[in-house]
This record gives sequence, C-alpha cells and structure tokens, in this order.
Amino acid sequence: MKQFEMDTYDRKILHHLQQDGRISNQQLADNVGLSPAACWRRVRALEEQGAIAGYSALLSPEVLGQAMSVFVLVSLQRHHIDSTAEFEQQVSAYPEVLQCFAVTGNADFVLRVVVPDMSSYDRFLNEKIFTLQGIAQVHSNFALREIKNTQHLPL
Amino acid sequence: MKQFEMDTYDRKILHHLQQDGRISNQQLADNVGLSPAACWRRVRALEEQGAIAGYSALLSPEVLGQAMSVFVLVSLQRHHIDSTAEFEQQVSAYPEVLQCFAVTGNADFVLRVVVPDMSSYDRFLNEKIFTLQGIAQVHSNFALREIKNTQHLPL
DNA sequence: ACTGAAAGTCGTTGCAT
DNA sequence: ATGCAACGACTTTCAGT
Repeated sequence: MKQFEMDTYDRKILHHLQQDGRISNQQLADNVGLSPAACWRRVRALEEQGAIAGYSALLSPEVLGQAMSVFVLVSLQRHHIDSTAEFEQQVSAYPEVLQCFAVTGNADFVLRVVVPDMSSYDRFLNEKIFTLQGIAQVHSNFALREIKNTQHLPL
Repeated sequence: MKQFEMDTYDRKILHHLQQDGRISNQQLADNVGLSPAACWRRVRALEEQGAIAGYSALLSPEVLGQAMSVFVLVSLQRHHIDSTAEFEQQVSAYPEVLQCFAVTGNADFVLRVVVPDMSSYDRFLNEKIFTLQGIAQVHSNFALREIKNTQHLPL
C-alpha cells in the first residue's frame, strides 16, 4: 500500500463521502467545485487506489436492539504464532466482534463486542471466547455510554 | 427510540446495505427478492425509523497515512457532572478521536485515537488531552495490528 | 488534466391489486 | 403490504479543448 498525492479536491471529496456515502455525484461535484465528470473520475481513482475501501450503511444499535457494547481484554497463555493466528481467525469470524486489535499493555488483544443484552454476552463468552485454546485472561469492560463513535478519518 | 418489528426482508436489506452502502436499489431488490418499488419503500421506512442512521464511505487508514491507532484510557479526578460533561464535549470535537465510550473498570473513558505517527500522537496528548481540566490518569495502549474493524451489526 | 453533451440506467412517484 | 409503469434525474462514457 503506497502513499500518493492528494490535493484539496480529493480531500474534499473524501470528507463529503465520509459524511454521506450516498451523496449523488452531482451534489458532490457541486460541493467540491468540479464538473460531475471530473469529480466522478477522481472518485473512481480513489476507489482504485484503495483510499476508499468501500461504502456502508450505518445502523443504529439502539433502534435495532443491539445496545450493549463491551470492551473485552484478552491475554493468551503463550504467544506462539500458531495459537495467536488461530485466535485471530476465530475471533474475526464472530459477528458479535465488531473490532479486534492486537495491543501493547497488559492484554494482548482488545475486542469490541456488541450484543443485545447481558445474557447474550454471557452466552458469547461461554460459547465463543472461553472455548478458544490458549486463553489466559479475559477482562470485560462494559460501555456505559457512547460519547462518540465513527470511523471518519481526520483529513 | 422504540423497537419495531423486522422481518426477513428488512434483515436482508440491512445486511446488504452494511456490506455495500452504494448498492443500487434494483440490485438490492434482486438480492432480497422484492420488486424495486417495494424494496425502496422498506429502505425509506428503515431510514425514517432511524434503523439506518446514515451512509458513509469507508476509507483506508494505511493508504491515507493515518496508520496509528491508540486506545487511550482516561480517568477523571472527580466525577462531577459538569467536568465530565465538559470532557465529553471537548473530546467529541477532536477529529483524531474516532471513538469514545464511558466504561466500567479502572478507567472512566476509553478513546480510540487515530493519527499518522508517533510525533502526531505526542502532540495530540500534550495539546489536546493534557490541557483538559480534571484529568487524573491517562494510559495509552497502542494498536500493534488491526485484526478486524467494522461497525457492522450482527442481525 | 478538464468541460459538455449524449446515451443508458436508475430512483421515485402514482396507481392498481 | 405488493407489483407495474412512467417520468425525471442521475450516472457514465466519449469526443473535443
């Protein structure tokens, strides 16, 4: 993945597309000050370069009854490559795990898990986390409130 | 925010819109097995009910040179309502802070911060976090690797 | 690189079931 | 609730600058 030059037009395009992924090419062109054709070519280029990885609808966890967010700190027993790889593979497959990062600090991984309620979380832990091989410690920090939650990159 | 009934069509629609927020209504209708008009009316309803909060382009941090993710654990000195509210307000305004949750456990808040490099992170801490009133402790856990990172809710 | 126009596709609405 | 049909708007391509 290599870097590339981005001018003000590209930055504006990315900004508006983060804000509204379904904005019409015409509106976008108006907002950034390009003709629709020129704007469209730039968007295409940004997609092909990989700067735009995709588009997604943002759903509301509250409205959909998936209101519980938990930060799960996981430490593995031994840091062998293969047990780590298997952990990552399994965890990636769980739909309840929205995010998983390998981190510095006391834990090896931090996961953000989203479930409808506490009993679902209990089931998730017992059936999907505690059954994994090589788990040393699991610590759950429950989200009391969501202050901010986007994936919008600063440009 | 009240719950509402969702049938299989709605679930399929949300699933596909999470996967591709720019899918055309016709393709979506094909995929879920509805006519374009019926599908479009359901999408409209889901938007109005708030189940769909919006749409966004997903950008690639690596390609855009915003490769460093840090989990910042923040504890406040006294849990007065007003200092907490001010902290939340300020932190929400920082573009580097993609996510912020009030959590249980040792810290009061966990923030996910994204910056281009370590020196930018240093500046972020000194100029934007350490200057806030009532900060008791700040602990930084750096993301070594991103295993999974979506906002896709399990349906 | 950009603009403007042309052609095809799609979103959106109204109406009937 | 659904499908069909029609109009207007849009996306996308291509030639010219």
